[in-house]
Amino acid sequence: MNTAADSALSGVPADPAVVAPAPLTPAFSPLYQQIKTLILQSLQSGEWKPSTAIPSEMDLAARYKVSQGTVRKAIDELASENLLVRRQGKGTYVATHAEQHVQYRFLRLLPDSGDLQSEGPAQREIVDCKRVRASADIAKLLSIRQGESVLQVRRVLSFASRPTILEDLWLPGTTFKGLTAERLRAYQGPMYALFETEFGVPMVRAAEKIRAVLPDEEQCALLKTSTQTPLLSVERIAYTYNDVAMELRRGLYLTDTHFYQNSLN
Amino acid sequence: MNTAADSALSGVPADPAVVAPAPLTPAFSPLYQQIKTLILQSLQSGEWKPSTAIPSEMDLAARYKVSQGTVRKAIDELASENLLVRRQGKGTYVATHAEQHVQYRFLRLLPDSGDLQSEGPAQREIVDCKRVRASADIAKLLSIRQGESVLQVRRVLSFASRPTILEDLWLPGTTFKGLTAERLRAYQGPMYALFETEFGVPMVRAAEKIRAVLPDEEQCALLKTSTQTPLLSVERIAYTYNDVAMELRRGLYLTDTHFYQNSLN
DNA sequence: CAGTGGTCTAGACCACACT
DNA sequence: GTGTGGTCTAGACCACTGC
Repeated sequence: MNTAADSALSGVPADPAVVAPAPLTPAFSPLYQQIKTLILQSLQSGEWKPSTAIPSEMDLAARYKVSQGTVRKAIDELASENLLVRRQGKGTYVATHAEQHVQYRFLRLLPDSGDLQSEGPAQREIVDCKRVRASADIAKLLSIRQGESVLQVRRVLSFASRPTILEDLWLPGTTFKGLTAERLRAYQGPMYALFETEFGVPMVRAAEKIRAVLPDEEQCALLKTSTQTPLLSVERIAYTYNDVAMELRRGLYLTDTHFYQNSLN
Repeated sequence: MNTAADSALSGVPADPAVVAPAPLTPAFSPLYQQIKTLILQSLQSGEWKPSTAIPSEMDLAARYKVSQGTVRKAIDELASENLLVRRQGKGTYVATHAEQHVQYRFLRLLPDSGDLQSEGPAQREIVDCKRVRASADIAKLLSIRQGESVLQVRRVLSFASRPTILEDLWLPGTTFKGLTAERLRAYQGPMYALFETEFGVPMVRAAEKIRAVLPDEEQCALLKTSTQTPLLSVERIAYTYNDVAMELRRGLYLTDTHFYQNSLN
């Protein structure tokens, strides 16, 4: 699978396209990386869906004609990236946002008490949901073309009846065709679980940019706060498999009774 | 190393200390975990110091009487926790805050340009450095007793001559005996590198709580900003080996030209 | 060239879950 | 019991570094 070959000794000149961009990285890729890519393709193609089990390590080893240890290392990496979940004695499962004990996998906001349970489940209110054309900045962040159709959602999350988060979301219109405010309201559970089960788009990774801001009048009204209360501005881009951006989310977090938690290592 | 034993069938009652705290987790610990603990002890004891190489995998395997694979798995975990750094062909090194390409390992603030180099190195100004008695809240966060001596440091970081970060630090007085403003000013390089080389305290992990706040008059003066400019409030607790808290840091970040970056997965 | 970490294999056995 | 992932071993070979 990794023949270097291509000696320039043969009479016929080698293909320029191959010779020209002298491989600074000699394109060596270990077997388990190649297996990892194959597994990723099966995930992406939908052969194995979220919350279902993938074949056993032995089966995969037979399928790919490698040893169990090599499959194991590939799965280890995918598990450490939270794409797969290993369960001893049962099997290896495709990660999911549904049926997950932690309700909001990408939400780092915690109550001051530190106890997530104490405040109970969040109340969610869909304020708005409409189709618009992507502005230049939003198109750029979603890696689509300006003017393409995007779904724009605005919602408010409340904890213990206290409005705490105001979020605006932008989703590629074609992928999320048929998503309406009604469906969002009807669905119980995390929004990312809905994306996954209804639209086949599992969010796998996200990147956030955080700033401190003061809200405008409209934002104040929705969060029932004042223009003098500083808020966390959290811009998130969420990605599916292969680092394809699938959601842009701009949130405002009230941090008088909650805080954003992060761990560094 | 993991005999379960202790049947209650024998005539003599078993040692109460062993029986009493009925092991809910049967205290099974894989070999590589035990090796990991041994390696950690050598790191903690200073047998292997930051930026030096630890013995080769083969040597460690011989020392602990296990196979190379088992040592490898232990090292793999320590490397993934950033306690060790593997360098192919050279050896495995103890992680360090000095000689590191990224200057500030725990600082997540980036310029809007995204290019760290563009703004050049930060200018650092030590505003204050004095010994005080730990207040109740600071003592609690540092896991020491109220009233114990702590070193309190205040400094300002500027990027491109623009004050951007105001930080207050608290350090356990006994561990950091002899640390003065002069030494802080004299030292070139990250503060955590100084802690590591001069006081033998390598910071290994940190946890942050982030909020949005408005600064008071004094803070405004130091950051040359207004009381109407919202700031990120970042409370960080930094830990050495074995999750021992060694520093409390409260920072105020200006986010008009910079943002706090976080990635979720 | 020798020494180090990195990959790959094959086989044995253990811990866990389900039936 | 059977099947799954988890651990451990031993040995071979590859890729990288520096002498």
